[in-house]
Amino acid sequence: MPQQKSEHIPRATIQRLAVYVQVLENLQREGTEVISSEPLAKACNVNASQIRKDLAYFGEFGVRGVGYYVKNLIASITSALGVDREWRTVLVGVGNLGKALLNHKEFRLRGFNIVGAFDCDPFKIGEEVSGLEVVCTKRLREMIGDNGAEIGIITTPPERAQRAANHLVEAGINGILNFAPSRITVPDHVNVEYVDFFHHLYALSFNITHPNTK
Amino acid sequence: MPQQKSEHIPRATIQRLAVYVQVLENLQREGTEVISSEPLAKACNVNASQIRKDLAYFGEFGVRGVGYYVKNLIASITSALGVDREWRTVLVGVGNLGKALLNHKEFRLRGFNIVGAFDCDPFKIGEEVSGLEVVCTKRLREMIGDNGAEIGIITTPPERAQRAANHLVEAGINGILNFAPSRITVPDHVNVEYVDFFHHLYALSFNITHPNTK
DNA sequence: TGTTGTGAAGGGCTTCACAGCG
DNA sequence: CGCTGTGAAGCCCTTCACAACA
Repeated sequence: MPQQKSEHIPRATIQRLAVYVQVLENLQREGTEVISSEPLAKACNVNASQIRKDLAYFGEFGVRGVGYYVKNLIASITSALGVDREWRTVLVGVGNLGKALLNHKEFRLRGFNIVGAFDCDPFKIGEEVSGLEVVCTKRLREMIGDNGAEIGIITTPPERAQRAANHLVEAGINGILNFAPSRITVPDHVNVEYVDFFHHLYALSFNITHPNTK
Repeated sequence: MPQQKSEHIPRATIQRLAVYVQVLENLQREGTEVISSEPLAKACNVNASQIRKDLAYFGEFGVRGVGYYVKNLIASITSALGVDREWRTVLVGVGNLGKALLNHKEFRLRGFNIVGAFDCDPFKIGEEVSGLEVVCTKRLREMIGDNGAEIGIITTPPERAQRAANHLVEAGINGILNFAPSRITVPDHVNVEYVDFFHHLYALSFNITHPNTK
Protein backbone atom coordinates (compact mmCIF):
# COMPACT_ATOMS: atom_id res chain seq x y z
CA MET A 1 0.00 0.00 0.00
CA PRO A 2 1.73 3.24 -1.14
CA GLN A 3 2.54 5.86 1.46
CA GLN A 4 1.73 9.53 1.32
CA LYS A 5 4.35 11.38 -0.70
CA SER A 6 3.94 14.97 0.38
CA GLU A 7 3.48 16.70 3.72
CA HIS A 8 0.80 19.19 2.91
CA ILE A 9 -2.29 18.12 1.01
CA PRO A 10 -4.83 20.76 -0.02
CA ARG A 11 -8.18 20.48 1.65
CA ALA A 12 -9.78 20.73 -1.78
CA THR A 13 -7.91 17.60 -2.81
CA ILE A 14 -9.42 15.62 0.05
CA GLN A 15 -12.89 16.77 -0.85
CA ARG A 16 -12.34 15.75 -4.45
CA LEU A 17 -10.98 12.34 -3.47
CA ALA A 18 -14.31 11.66 -1.79
CA VAL A 19 -16.03 12.61 -5.04
CA TYR A 20 -13.76 10.33 -7.06
CA VAL A 21 -14.64 7.40 -4.80
CA GLN A 22 -18.32 8.12 -5.22
CA VAL A 23 -18.10 8.30 -8.99
CA LEU A 24 -15.82 5.27 -9.21
CA GLU A 25 -18.21 3.21 -7.09
CA ASN A 26 -21.04 4.11 -9.43
CA LEU A 27 -18.89 3.24 -12.45
CA GLN A 28 -18.01 -0.07 -10.85
CA ARG A 29 -21.67 -0.80 -10.22
CA GLU A 30 -22.29 -0.19 -13.92
CA GLY A 31 -19.52 -2.61 -14.87
CA THR A 32 -16.66 -0.27 -15.85
CA GLU A 33 -13.30 -1.87 -15.06
CA VAL A 34 -10.80 0.62 -16.47
CA ILE A 35 -11.04 4.39 -16.87
CA SER A 36 -8.60 7.11 -17.87
CA SER A 37 -8.38 10.50 -16.21
CA GLU A 38 -10.17 12.33 -19.01
CA PRO A 39 -13.59 10.63 -18.81
CA LEU A 40 -13.31 10.34 -15.02
CA ALA A 41 -12.68 14.07 -14.90
CA LYS A 42 -15.79 14.72 -17.00
CA ALA A 43 -17.89 12.60 -14.67
CA CYS A 44 -16.53 14.45 -11.63
CA ASN A 45 -16.74 17.83 -13.33
CA VAL A 46 -13.07 18.65 -12.80
CA ASN A 47 -9.91 18.99 -14.86
CA ALA A 48 -8.11 15.77 -15.84
CA SER A 49 -4.71 17.03 -14.63
CA GLN A 50 -6.38 17.85 -11.38
CA ILE A 51 -7.25 14.21 -10.85
CA ARG A 52 -3.77 13.04 -11.75
CA LYS A 53 -2.20 15.62 -9.44
CA ASP A 54 -4.55 14.77 -6.60
CA LEU A 55 -3.66 11.10 -6.90
CA ALA A 56 0.04 11.89 -7.18
CA TYR A 57 0.02 13.15 -3.61
CA PHE A 58 -0.43 9.56 -2.53
CA GLY A 59 1.36 7.45 -5.09
CA GLU A 60 1.23 6.18 -8.64
CA PHE A 61 -1.97 4.27 -9.15
CA GLY A 62 -2.36 4.41 -12.93
CA VAL A 63 -0.96 2.46 -15.86
CA ARG A 64 0.52 4.65 -18.60
CA GLY A 65 -1.21 4.18 -21.91
CA VAL A 66 -4.11 2.45 -20.20
CA GLY A 67 -5.64 4.40 -17.34
CA TYR A 68 -6.79 3.34 -13.88
CA TYR A 69 -8.27 0.03 -12.82
CA VAL A 70 -11.47 1.09 -11.12
CA LYS A 71 -11.35 -1.49 -8.37
CA ASN A 72 -7.71 -0.79 -7.55
CA LEU A 73 -8.20 2.94 -7.61
CA ILE A 74 -11.11 2.76 -5.18
CA ALA A 75 -8.96 0.67 -2.87
CA SER A 76 -6.04 3.10 -3.17
CA ILE A 77 -8.12 6.19 -2.49
CA THR A 78 -10.07 4.73 0.40
CA SER A 79 -6.77 3.63 1.88
CA ALA A 80 -5.33 7.12 1.42
CA LEU A 81 -8.36 8.65 3.10
CA GLY A 82 -8.19 6.14 5.92
CA VAL A 83 -11.73 4.89 5.33
CA ASP A 84 -10.69 1.28 4.69
CA ARG A 85 -11.32 0.47 8.34
CA GLU A 86 -13.98 0.76 10.99
CA TRP A 87 -14.49 4.12 12.71
CA ARG A 88 -16.40 4.14 15.96
CA THR A 89 -18.60 7.19 16.44
CA VAL A 90 -20.95 8.59 19.07
CA LEU A 91 -23.93 10.82 18.49
CA VAL A 92 -24.98 13.69 20.76
CA GLY A 93 -28.53 15.04 20.48
CA VAL A 94 -31.28 12.49 19.93
CA GLY A 95 -33.88 14.71 18.28
CA ASN A 96 -35.51 14.13 14.91
CA LEU A 97 -32.29 14.37 12.97
CA GLY A 98 -30.34 12.37 15.52
CA LYS A 99 -32.86 9.54 15.41
CA ALA A 100 -32.88 9.55 11.63
CA LEU A 101 -29.09 9.22 11.59
CA LEU A 102 -29.14 6.49 14.24
CA ASN A 103 -31.51 4.51 12.02
CA HIS A 104 -29.50 5.19 8.87
CA LYS A 105 -27.97 1.87 7.77
CA GLU A 106 -25.44 3.52 5.50
CA PHE A 107 -23.27 4.50 8.46
CA ARG A 108 -22.49 0.91 9.30
CA LEU A 109 -22.11 -0.01 5.62
CA ARG A 110 -19.50 2.71 5.19
CA GLY A 111 -17.62 1.67 8.29
CA PHE A 112 -18.76 4.50 10.55
CA ASN A 113 -20.44 2.60 13.36
CA ILE A 114 -22.48 4.65 15.78
CA VAL A 115 -21.74 2.99 19.13
CA GLY A 116 -23.25 5.51 21.52
CA ALA A 117 -26.22 7.91 21.69
CA PHE A 118 -26.25 10.81 24.15
CA ASP A 119 -28.68 13.50 25.18
CA CYS A 120 -29.05 15.80 28.17
CA ASP A 121 -32.87 15.67 28.21
CA PRO A 122 -33.97 13.49 31.19
CA PHE A 123 -37.03 12.38 29.24
CA LYS A 124 -34.87 10.92 26.51
CA ILE A 125 -32.28 9.26 28.72
CA GLY A 126 -32.94 5.55 28.94
CA GLU A 127 -34.97 5.51 25.74
CA GLU A 128 -33.80 2.96 23.18
CA VAL A 129 -33.15 4.09 19.62
CA SER A 130 -31.95 1.71 16.94
CA GLY A 131 -30.60 -0.74 19.50
CA LEU A 132 -28.78 1.92 21.53
CA GLU A 133 -29.78 3.19 24.96
CA VAL A 134 -29.71 6.97 25.18
CA VAL A 135 -27.23 8.01 27.88
CA CYS A 136 -26.76 11.31 29.72
CA THR A 137 -24.25 13.54 27.92
CA LYS A 138 -22.30 13.94 31.15
CA ARG A 139 -21.36 10.30 30.97
CA LEU A 140 -19.67 10.73 27.57
CA ARG A 141 -16.21 10.54 29.04
CA GLU A 142 -16.65 7.27 30.89
CA MET A 143 -18.56 5.67 28.02
CA ILE A 144 -15.97 6.63 25.41
CA GLY A 145 -13.32 5.26 27.69
CA ASP A 146 -15.15 1.97 27.26
CA ASN A 147 -16.15 1.97 23.61
CA GLY A 148 -13.11 3.76 22.18
CA ALA A 149 -14.99 6.03 19.79
CA GLU A 150 -12.93 8.59 17.88
CA ILE A 151 -15.54 10.65 16.06
CA GLY A 152 -18.46 12.59 17.52
CA ILE A 153 -21.62 13.59 15.69
CA ILE A 154 -23.49 16.64 16.98
CA THR A 155 -27.21 16.87 16.24
CA THR A 156 -28.28 19.16 19.06
CA PRO A 157 -30.01 22.52 18.72
CA PRO A 158 -27.51 25.31 17.95
CA GLU A 159 -27.38 26.69 21.49
CA ARG A 160 -26.25 23.32 22.86
CA ALA A 161 -23.70 22.48 20.18
CA GLN A 162 -20.74 24.12 21.92
CA ARG A 163 -21.43 22.28 25.15
CA ALA A 164 -21.74 18.99 23.29
CA ALA A 165 -18.44 19.75 21.60
CA ASN A 166 -16.80 20.47 24.97
CA HIS A 167 -17.99 17.12 26.32
CA LEU A 168 -16.74 15.32 23.24
CA VAL A 169 -13.34 16.99 23.37
CA GLU A 170 -13.01 16.22 27.06
CA ALA A 171 -13.85 12.62 26.31
CA GLY A 172 -10.87 12.47 23.98
CA ILE A 173 -12.60 12.55 20.61
CA ASN A 174 -10.54 14.06 17.78
CA GLY A 175 -13.08 14.52 15.03
CA ILE A 176 -16.51 16.15 15.08
CA LEU A 177 -19.24 16.17 12.47
CA ASN A 178 -21.48 19.09 13.38
CA PHE A 179 -25.03 19.15 12.03
CA ALA A 180 -26.10 21.93 14.40
CA PRO A 181 -26.46 25.31 12.68
CA SER A 182 -23.78 27.00 14.72
CA ARG A 183 -20.00 27.22 14.74
CA ILE A 184 -18.10 25.55 17.52
CA THR A 185 -14.68 26.26 19.00
CA VAL A 186 -12.36 23.35 19.77
CA PRO A 187 -8.64 22.82 20.44
CA ASP A 188 -6.32 22.68 17.44
CA HIS A 189 -5.92 18.94 17.42
CA VAL A 190 -9.65 18.37 17.00
CA ASN A 191 -11.06 18.34 13.47
CA VAL A 192 -14.50 19.74 12.76
CA GLU A 193 -16.66 19.32 9.68
CA TYR A 194 -19.91 21.18 9.27
CA VAL A 195 -23.00 19.87 7.49
CA ASP A 196 -25.73 22.37 6.72
CA PHE A 197 -27.75 22.04 3.58
CA PHE A 198 -29.24 25.49 3.99
CA HIS A 199 -25.80 26.82 3.15
CA HIS A 200 -26.14 24.97 -0.15
CA LEU A 201 -29.63 26.36 -0.71
CA TYR A 202 -28.21 29.82 -0.06
CA ALA A 203 -25.56 29.20 -2.69
CA LEU A 204 -28.23 28.10 -5.17
CA SER A 205 -30.27 31.15 -4.33
CA PHE A 206 -27.30 33.40 -4.98
CA ASN A 207 -26.33 31.73 -8.23
CA ILE A 208 -29.87 31.81 -9.58
CA THR A 209 -30.27 35.44 -8.54
CA HIS A 210 -26.95 36.46 -10.15
CA PRO A 211 -26.55 34.20 -13.19
CA ASN A 212 -23.88 36.50 -14.69
CA THR A 213 -21.39 36.18 -11.83
CA LYS A 214 -20.84 32.46 -12.32
CA MET B 1 -30.55 48.21 -0.76
CA PRO B 2 -26.95 48.30 -2.09
CA GLN B 3 -26.22 46.68 -5.40
CA GLN B 4 -23.47 44.19 -6.18
CA LYS B 5 -20.22 46.01 -6.88
CA SER B 6 -18.16 43.46 -8.75
CA GLU B 7 -18.89 40.98 -11.53
CA HIS B 8 -17.13 37.91 -10.27
CA ILE B 9 -17.56 36.72 -6.73
CA PRO B 10 -15.53 33.76 -5.46
CA ARG B 11 -17.55 30.70 -4.63
CA ALA B 12 -15.74 30.60 -1.30
CA THR B 13 -17.10 34.02 -0.49
CA ILE B 14 -20.68 32.84 -0.98
CA GLN B 15 -20.10 29.88 1.29
CA ARG B 16 -18.66 32.14 3.96
CA LEU B 17 -21.55 34.59 3.69
CA ALA B 18 -23.84 31.73 4.65
CA VAL B 19 -21.63 31.09 7.67
CA TYR B 20 -21.67 34.76 8.64
CA VAL B 21 -25.47 34.77 8.58
CA GLN B 22 -25.56 31.68 10.76
CA VAL B 23 -23.18 33.14 13.32
CA LEU B 24 -24.85 36.55 13.25
CA GLU B 25 -28.25 34.98 13.84
CA ASN B 26 -26.88 33.17 16.87
CA LEU B 27 -25.28 36.40 18.12
CA GLN B 28 -28.56 38.19 17.65
CA ARG B 29 -30.39 35.49 19.59
CA GLU B 30 -27.92 36.06 22.42
CA GLY B 31 -28.58 39.80 22.38
CA THR B 32 -25.49 41.17 20.57
CA GLU B 33 -26.40 44.31 18.64
CA VAL B 34 -23.05 45.49 17.29
CA ILE B 35 -19.95 43.51 16.35
CA SER B 36 -16.66 44.37 14.67
CA SER B 37 -14.93 42.21 12.10
CA GLU B 38 -12.32 40.89 14.52
CA PRO B 39 -14.58 39.02 16.98
CA LEU B 40 -16.94 38.02 14.18
CA ALA B 41 -13.96 36.55 12.36
CA LYS B 42 -12.99 34.57 15.44
CA ALA B 43 -16.49 33.17 15.77
CA CYS B 44 -16.49 32.18 12.11
CA ASN B 45 -12.94 30.90 12.21
CA VAL B 46 -11.71 33.12 9.39
CA ASN B 47 -9.48 36.15 8.94
CA ALA B 48 -11.00 39.55 9.75
CA SER B 49 -9.89 41.12 6.45
CA GLN B 50 -11.56 38.22 4.74
CA ILE B 51 -14.90 39.22 6.19
CA ARG B 52 -14.44 42.86 5.24
CA LYS B 53 -13.40 41.91 1.71
CA ASP B 54 -16.29 39.47 1.33
CA LEU B 55 -18.75 42.16 2.36
CA ALA B 56 -17.07 44.75 0.15
CA TYR B 57 -18.18 42.77 -2.91
CA PHE B 58 -21.71 43.85 -2.14
CA GLY B 59 -21.43 47.26 -0.53
CA GLU B 60 -20.37 49.14 2.58
CA PHE B 61 -22.31 47.79 5.51
CA GLY B 62 -20.10 48.81 8.43
CA VAL B 63 -19.56 51.97 10.45
CA ARG B 64 -15.91 52.98 10.81
CA GLY B 65 -14.76 53.07 14.37
CA VAL B 66 -17.83 51.10 15.45
CA GLY B 67 -18.35 47.85 13.55
CA TYR B 68 -21.45 46.28 12.09
CA TYR B 69 -25.00 46.42 13.37
CA VAL B 70 -25.94 42.76 13.62
CA LYS B 71 -29.51 43.17 12.48
CA ASN B 72 -28.58 45.36 9.51
CA LEU B 73 -25.76 43.07 8.50
CA ILE B 74 -28.02 40.03 8.48
CA ALA B 75 -30.47 41.92 6.30
CA SER B 76 -27.69 43.05 3.95
CA ILE B 77 -26.19 39.59 3.54
CA THR B 78 -29.47 37.77 3.10
CA SER B 79 -30.41 40.37 0.52
CA ALA B 80 -27.08 39.87 -1.26
CA LEU B 81 -27.60 36.12 -1.28
CA GLY B 82 -31.15 36.50 -2.52
CA VAL B 83 -32.62 34.61 0.43
CA ASP B 84 -34.80 37.50 1.60
CA ARG B 85 -37.71 36.10 -0.39
CA GLU B 86 -39.68 32.90 -0.86
CA TRP B 87 -38.19 30.17 -3.04
CA ARG B 88 -40.52 27.48 -4.29
CA THR B 89 -38.97 24.03 -4.50
CA VAL B 90 -39.97 20.54 -5.54
CA LEU B 91 -38.60 17.27 -4.19
CA VAL B 92 -37.97 14.16 -6.26
CA GLY B 93 -37.61 10.80 -4.50
CA VAL B 94 -39.93 10.19 -1.58
CA GLY B 95 -37.86 7.63 0.35
CA ASN B 96 -36.75 7.88 3.96
CA LEU B 97 -34.65 10.98 3.41
CA GLY B 98 -37.22 12.59 1.14
CA LYS B 99 -39.97 12.11 3.72
CA ALA B 100 -37.76 13.48 6.47
CA LEU B 101 -37.09 16.61 4.42
CA LEU B 102 -40.77 17.02 3.52
CA ASN B 103 -41.57 16.99 7.24
CA HIS B 104 -38.73 19.36 8.10
CA LYS B 105 -40.31 22.64 9.22
CA GLU B 106 -37.09 24.60 8.80
CA PHE B 107 -37.52 24.68 5.02
CA ARG B 108 -40.61 26.83 5.26
CA LEU B 109 -39.10 28.94 8.05
CA ARG B 110 -36.10 29.73 5.86
CA GLY B 111 -38.26 30.59 2.90
CA PHE B 112 -37.65 27.44 0.88
CA ASN B 113 -41.17 26.08 0.50
CA ILE B 114 -41.48 22.56 -0.82
CA VAL B 115 -44.53 22.78 -3.07
CA GLY B 116 -44.33 19.42 -4.86
CA ALA B 117 -43.29 15.83 -4.12
CA PHE B 118 -42.47 13.42 -6.94
CA ASP B 119 -41.55 9.76 -7.25
CA CYS B 120 -41.61 7.19 -10.04
CA ASP B 121 -42.65 4.29 -7.79
CA PRO B 122 -46.34 3.46 -8.54
CA PHE B 123 -46.80 2.36 -4.94
CA LYS B 124 -45.84 5.80 -3.67
CA ILE B 125 -47.80 7.85 -6.18
CA GLY B 126 -50.98 9.17 -4.62
CA GLU B 127 -49.62 8.80 -1.09
CA GLU B 128 -49.83 11.95 1.01
CA VAL B 129 -46.72 13.18 2.82
CA SER B 130 -46.72 16.30 4.93
CA GLY B 131 -49.78 17.66 3.15
CA LEU B 132 -48.47 16.98 -0.35
CA GLU B 133 -49.72 14.31 -2.72
CA VAL B 134 -46.88 12.33 -4.28
CA VAL B 135 -47.05 12.72 -8.05
CA CYS B 136 -45.43 10.71 -10.86
CA THR B 137 -42.05 12.19 -11.84
CA LYS B 138 -43.15 12.31 -15.49
CA ARG B 139 -45.66 14.99 -14.56
CA LEU B 140 -42.92 17.33 -13.23
CA ARG B 141 -43.10 19.56 -16.27
CA GLU B 142 -46.82 20.22 -16.15
CA MET B 143 -46.83 20.61 -12.36
CA ILE B 144 -43.96 23.09 -12.33
CA GLY B 145 -45.72 25.02 -15.05
CA ASP B 146 -48.47 25.45 -12.47
CA ASN B 147 -46.57 26.00 -9.22
CA GLY B 148 -43.63 27.96 -10.60
CA ALA B 149 -40.93 26.20 -8.60
CA GLU B 150 -37.34 27.18 -9.34
CA ILE B 151 -35.32 24.77 -7.25
CA GLY B 152 -35.37 20.97 -7.32
CA ILE B 153 -34.27 18.66 -4.50
CA ILE B 154 -33.12 15.17 -5.48
CA THR B 155 -33.41 12.45 -2.85
CA THR B 156 -33.52 9.41 -5.11
CA PRO B 157 -31.10 6.47 -5.07
CA PRO B 158 -27.89 7.25 -6.98
CA GLU B 159 -28.87 5.35 -10.12
CA ARG B 160 -32.00 7.45 -10.56
CA ALA B 161 -30.49 10.85 -9.78
CA GLN B 162 -29.51 11.68 -13.36
CA ARG B 163 -32.99 10.90 -14.64
CA ALA B 164 -34.53 13.02 -11.92
CA ALA B 165 -32.15 15.83 -12.88
CA ASN B 166 -33.17 15.50 -16.54
CA HIS B 167 -36.84 15.79 -15.64
CA LEU B 168 -36.15 18.82 -13.46
CA VAL B 169 -34.10 20.56 -16.15
CA GLU B 170 -36.77 19.85 -18.73
CA ALA B 171 -39.34 21.33 -16.39
CA GLY B 172 -37.37 24.57 -16.40
CA ILE B 173 -35.78 24.41 -12.97
CA ASN B 174 -32.46 26.26 -12.66
CA GLY B 175 -31.12 25.07 -9.34
CA ILE B 176 -30.70 21.55 -7.97
CA LEU B 177 -29.82 20.38 -4.49
CA ASN B 178 -28.63 16.80 -4.91
CA PHE B 179 -28.66 14.51 -1.88
CA ALA B 180 -28.13 11.38 -3.99
CA PRO B 181 -24.58 10.00 -3.75
CA SER B 182 -23.82 10.46 -7.43
CA ARG B 183 -22.75 13.28 -9.69
CA ILE B 184 -25.22 14.60 -12.23
CA THR B 185 -24.70 16.35 -15.56
CA VAL B 186 -26.83 19.36 -16.40
CA PRO B 187 -26.73 22.28 -18.87
CA ASP B 188 -24.55 25.25 -17.99
CA HIS B 189 -27.36 27.50 -16.86
CA VAL B 190 -28.45 25.03 -14.16
CA ASN B 191 -26.75 25.24 -10.78
CA VAL B 192 -26.09 22.12 -8.76
CA GLU B 193 -25.13 21.79 -5.11
CA TYR B 194 -24.24 18.44 -3.58
CA VAL B 195 -24.97 17.36 -0.03
CA ASP B 196 -23.22 14.24 1.20
CA PHE B 197 -22.13 14.00 4.80
CA PHE B 198 -20.05 10.91 4.11
CA HIS B 199 -17.71 13.22 2.23
CA HIS B 200 -17.30 15.09 5.51
CA LEU B 201 -16.74 11.88 7.42
CA TYR B 202 -14.09 10.95 4.88
CA ALA B 203 -12.40 14.30 5.46
CA LEU B 204 -12.46 13.68 9.21
CA SER B 205 -11.07 10.22 8.67
CA PHE B 206 -8.22 11.62 6.61
CA ASN B 207 -7.41 14.42 9.02
CA ILE B 208 -7.40 12.11 12.01
CA THR B 209 -5.28 9.57 10.18
CA HIS B 210 -2.76 12.20 9.04
CA PRO B 211 -2.65 14.77 11.83
CA ASN B 212 0.65 16.23 10.56
CA THR B 213 -0.67 17.27 7.14
CA LYS B 214 -3.14 19.81 8.48
C1' DT C 1 -9.55 56.89 18.46
C1' DG C 2 -11.06 52.58 16.59
C1' DT C 3 -12.63 50.08 12.87
C1' DT C 4 -13.82 49.86 8.17
C1' DG C 5 -12.71 49.53 3.18
C1' DT C 6 -9.07 48.55 -0.12
C1' DG C 7 -4.72 48.52 -3.08
C1' DA C 8 -0.77 45.72 -3.10
C1' DA C 9 1.76 41.70 -1.84
C1' DG C 10 1.88 37.02 -1.07
C1' DG C 11 0.67 32.24 -1.28
C1' DG C 12 -1.49 28.25 -2.75
C1' DC C 13 -4.17 25.77 -5.92
C1' DT C 14 -5.23 24.82 -10.73
C1' DT C 15 -4.00 24.30 -15.40
C1' DC C 16 -0.79 23.68 -18.96
C1' DA C 17 2.39 21.19 -21.56
C1' DC C 18 5.28 17.60 -22.17
C1' DA C 19 8.63 14.10 -20.65
C1' DG C 20 8.32 9.40 -19.20
C1' DC C 21 6.81 5.01 -19.69
C1' DG C 22 3.79 0.75 -20.42
C1' DC D 1 0.88 5.15 -29.57
C1' DG D 2 -1.76 6.63 -25.47
C1' DC D 3 -2.13 8.00 -21.01
C1' DT D 4 0.07 8.92 -16.75
C1' DG D 5 2.98 11.71 -13.70
C1' DT D 6 5.01 16.25 -12.97
C1' DG D 7 7.78 20.73 -13.29
C1' DA D 8 6.55 25.29 -14.46
C1' DA D 9 3.37 28.93 -15.41
C1' DG D 10 -0.64 31.30 -14.37
C1' DC D 11 -4.37 32.67 -11.86
C1' DC D 12 -7.30 33.43 -8.20
C1' DC D 13 -7.99 34.01 -3.48
C1' DT D 14 -6.27 35.35 0.93
C1' DT D 15 -3.68 38.24 3.90
C1' DC D 16 -1.28 42.34 4.94
C1' DA D 17 -0.92 47.05 5.90
C1' DC D 18 -2.67 51.41 5.92
C1' DA D 19 -5.44 55.32 4.26
C1' DA D 20 -10.07 56.90 5.01
C1' DC D 21 -13.43 58.26 7.98
C1' DA D 22 -17.47 58.07 11.55
